[in-house]
Amino acid sequence: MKTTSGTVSIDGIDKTILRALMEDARTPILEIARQVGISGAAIHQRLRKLEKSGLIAGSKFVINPKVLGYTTMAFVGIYLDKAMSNPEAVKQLKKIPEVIECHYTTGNWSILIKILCKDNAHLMYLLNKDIQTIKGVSRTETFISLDQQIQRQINI
Amino acid sequence: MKTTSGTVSIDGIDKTILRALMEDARTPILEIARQVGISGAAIHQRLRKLEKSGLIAGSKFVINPKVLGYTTMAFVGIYLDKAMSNPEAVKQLKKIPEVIECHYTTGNWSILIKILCKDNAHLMYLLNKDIQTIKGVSRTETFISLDQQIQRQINI
DNA sequence: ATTGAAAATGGCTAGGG
DNA sequence: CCCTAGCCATTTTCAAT
Repeated sequence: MKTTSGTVSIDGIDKTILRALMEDARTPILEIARQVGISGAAIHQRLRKLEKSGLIAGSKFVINPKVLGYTTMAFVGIYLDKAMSNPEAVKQLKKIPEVIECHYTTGNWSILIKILCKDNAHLMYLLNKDIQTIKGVSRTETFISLDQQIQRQINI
Repeated sequence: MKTTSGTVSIDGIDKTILRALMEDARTPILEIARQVGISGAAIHQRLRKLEKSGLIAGSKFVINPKVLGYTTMAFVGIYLDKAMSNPEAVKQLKKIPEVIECHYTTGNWSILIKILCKDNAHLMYLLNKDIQTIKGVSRTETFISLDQQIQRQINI
């Protein structure tokens, strides 16, 4: 059965390929081939098609930050002065490596960021010295993630 | 220069290896080897060491949800009744595939989730039919991400 | 789209410094 | 911790269907 979503249509074989590689980017093509019962060359062609379609954005090694001592994750809602442009604030936030996500959001804040730091002292330092000193930032609200209980990608 | 953070110490070569693979999990070992000027076997040994240390949590293909028609991302803060246990709520949230992150947070809410949906109608459906119907969920606050401006991993 | 097989490239291990 | 060398596995291409 083919499913058309957005602009790309993928069938069951494509889904099997994607699921395997979303789990482990280094799954051998030949292993997937055996699993779905077609040749490695066919899997390879399908992968090229999926890459060209833009569905596959890339592949990444996932690093465990805790092993490097980064044990504290937090979300920070940022209020911006009307005078402060969002792009200018984002430009400053990009300079802070601990900021791993930044969203332009509806609701109370102008910006919602996710930050990864070593401990609460580190978090406090980032808030006081790096974030609240950005021109246009009037106030912040911090939510510490005590535990991340779900982490996954879109369901294929 | 060696840097000790947490429990693992990695040097400049390790960093180069990690940076390459965090960018593209399928970067050939031999290419990295050429880049840093040591043999492929040495890179291979270092990779084994890094994997054993737990620093490398895995590798993943990254899917572009927009290509599948998933264009709306939102954060939802969830208030739980005192009677409702967090683990029970998380168990229910895991059943909703659109929920791609779930955090147990300090602050106003008990839980903060990130959800990925096709459009606002889909978002509304999830909120009304799937999330607010979970036993113990008293109220939610939704923040739509109009634009994700930063997405990266920890800086090595 | 899929195949099988060839050709190219890369991964892995052993032995040694 | 690094190297070379050899072997094995995987990726990639291609003509043919």
